[in-house]
Amino acid sequence: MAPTLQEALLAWYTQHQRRLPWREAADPYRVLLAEVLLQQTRVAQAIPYYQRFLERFPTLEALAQASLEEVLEVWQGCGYYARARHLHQLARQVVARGQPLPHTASGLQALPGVGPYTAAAVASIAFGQAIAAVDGNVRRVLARLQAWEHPRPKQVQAQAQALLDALKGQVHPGIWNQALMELGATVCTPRKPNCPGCPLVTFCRGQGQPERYPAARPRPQRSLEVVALVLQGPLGFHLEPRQGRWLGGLWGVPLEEEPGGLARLLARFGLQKAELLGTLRHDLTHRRLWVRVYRAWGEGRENPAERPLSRLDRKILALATAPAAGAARPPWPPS
DNA sequence: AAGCCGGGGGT
DNA sequence: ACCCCAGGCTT
Repeated sequence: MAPTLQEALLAWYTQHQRRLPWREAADPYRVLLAEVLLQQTRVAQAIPYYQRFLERFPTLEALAQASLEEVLEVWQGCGYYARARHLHQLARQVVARGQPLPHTASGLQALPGVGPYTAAAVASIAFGQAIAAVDGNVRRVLARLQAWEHPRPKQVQAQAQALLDALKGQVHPGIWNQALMELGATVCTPRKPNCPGCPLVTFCRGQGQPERYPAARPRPQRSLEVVALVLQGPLGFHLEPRQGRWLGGLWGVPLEEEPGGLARLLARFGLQKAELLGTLRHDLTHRRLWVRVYRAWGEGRENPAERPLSRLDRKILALATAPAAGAARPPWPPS
């Protein structure tokens, strides 16, 4: 008898699943950490952060006792720092309550930083709840299976849940969810998917032109000019904690938008002039930053190695630390 | 529903 | 240069 779609995928997953650190243990805290780290982040990038994070904060209790700055110290460079802030809040909430992590998706989703995907992933993988976890991979796999150019979120969620329900408890829901995601990550990739190597090829209505499903969404990218001031003294640099959503909680050098950015920075610190160290480009989500980096001598007592900094600030400080590093005249202007 | 949030790697 | 990644929060 021909295998069902579910049988075909599970057989494939048994053979081809990657060995990933968070698949070694069933500790709910570790599953949660992995899922948060994997939000908008590739597996390969998340792995070293996962290891370092667990070394430093082995349990939810250890995380709750840490300061936010300690948490960001480990998270720096990984991006989307709200994830770290929320995970820290989550740990403090749950520990303060004196309860273990909620065992259901709805309970989990009430926690900070846990949305529909993460809640379903943790509930299914760590607690065995039969709920479909729909991420970008699953969305793409199902869009191709059904030849949906514009899959609607409810449509995808319902389809994913139907596939899981058809298993009728014969398979651990977490295994099924991971199998679907694994297929999307390694075979049913966004571009140049490996259709001949796909266990679901006989079930797929989109294999003829897989890259048509789902249709890509146009993404505008805005260009922004800013000025950074590296204020350097004999004892160190002037760094300040950033507020708000943008790199919030991390430290950085004073930054101002053009036009008039340099004048505002000079006025703020009572300076007459500053030396142009160079320019650099930095890309954020949907934004391209063109940064003019100036240096002036004055008060500064911070050691950048002891503060959590974003990549942007590390690049800026590198211009002051490594003179003539070749980045003195990078591409400009914003075109 | 749309806008916002980092950084990186594959193509 | 472009795409998008085991998304979630705010408006």
